Amino acid sequence: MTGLKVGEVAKQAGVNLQTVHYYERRGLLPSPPRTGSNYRAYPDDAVLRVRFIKRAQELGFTLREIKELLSLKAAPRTRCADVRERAEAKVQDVDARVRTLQAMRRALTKLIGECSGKGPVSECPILEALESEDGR
Amino acid sequence: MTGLKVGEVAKQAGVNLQTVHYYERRGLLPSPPRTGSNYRAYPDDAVLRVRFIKRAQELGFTLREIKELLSLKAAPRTRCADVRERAEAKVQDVDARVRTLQAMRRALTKLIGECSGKGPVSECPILEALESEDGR
DNA sequence: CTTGACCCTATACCTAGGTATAGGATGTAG
DNA sequence: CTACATCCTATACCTAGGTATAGGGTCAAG
Repeated sequence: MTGLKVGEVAKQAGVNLQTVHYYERRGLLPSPPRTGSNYRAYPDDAVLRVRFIKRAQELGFTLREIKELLSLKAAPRTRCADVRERAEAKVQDVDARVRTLQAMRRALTKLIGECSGKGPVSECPILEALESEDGR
Repeated sequence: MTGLKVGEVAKQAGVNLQTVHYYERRGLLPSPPRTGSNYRAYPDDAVLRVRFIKRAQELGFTLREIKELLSLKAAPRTRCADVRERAEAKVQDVDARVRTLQAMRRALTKLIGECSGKGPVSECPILEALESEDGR
């Protein structure tokens, strides 16, 4: 029985051991064959698969979305454009999150600009705005 | 026994009833006095307090941070500058999150640019990059 | 005096992505 | 043969911010 043990996969992919099991439970990593003593015997490319997952996460994909990407990858009928579509949707997604954060930033800096920093908190324009201002 | 009932506070503040209780458990809302039948009797400004929490959340503050803001608000020794400091820290925080998202965006658009959209998924440069590329 | 709308507490559940622990089996080095 | 490292499963726990449910008590209208 050759194949990597779970600890080896985890170490080589740079993740926690339980994370490997977790990905298996979530269906992102196929259940590998077992040795006679019920140890998981992973093929070498399991390490690549875990790294794929981690890199896709760095690009903002959720595990659910990564699972879909992996399905696309495995399906012979998938066109490259199908994958590109997911990436484009994720860009839109990221843009929306950036816009939300920038709206927060604008509101914060506006409040900061109204605050001289002098005086007691009872006259703080930031807190006053939070108390009374219209949220939108 | 005058005072608002929890449902009235929730409705006027535009939140779920359980959320009001949750804020009380989390220490963001002081426990109000009770009526003879053990109903919470909130002062009118409880509504303002819940709205304060919701607005601060819209600015990116966590409940933990909002609790601190409320403590600052209540402490007579607090200077307005103390509050401004929190707001400035939050701007830094938001900026860091934006930078993370923009790095994702750059990486995504780079991959999209490498993909012609033609051909089968087996030759997809996006998936290839996720499989083999160095995460940073 | 019953019905429905509220209130109470305690507990469980949800998303998202893990991490930790308990209790047991197996494999390996000395 | 004994340690010790690893493996197995199952379950609980974590952050963050809630939401839902169960099993009661209370209050006002008709």
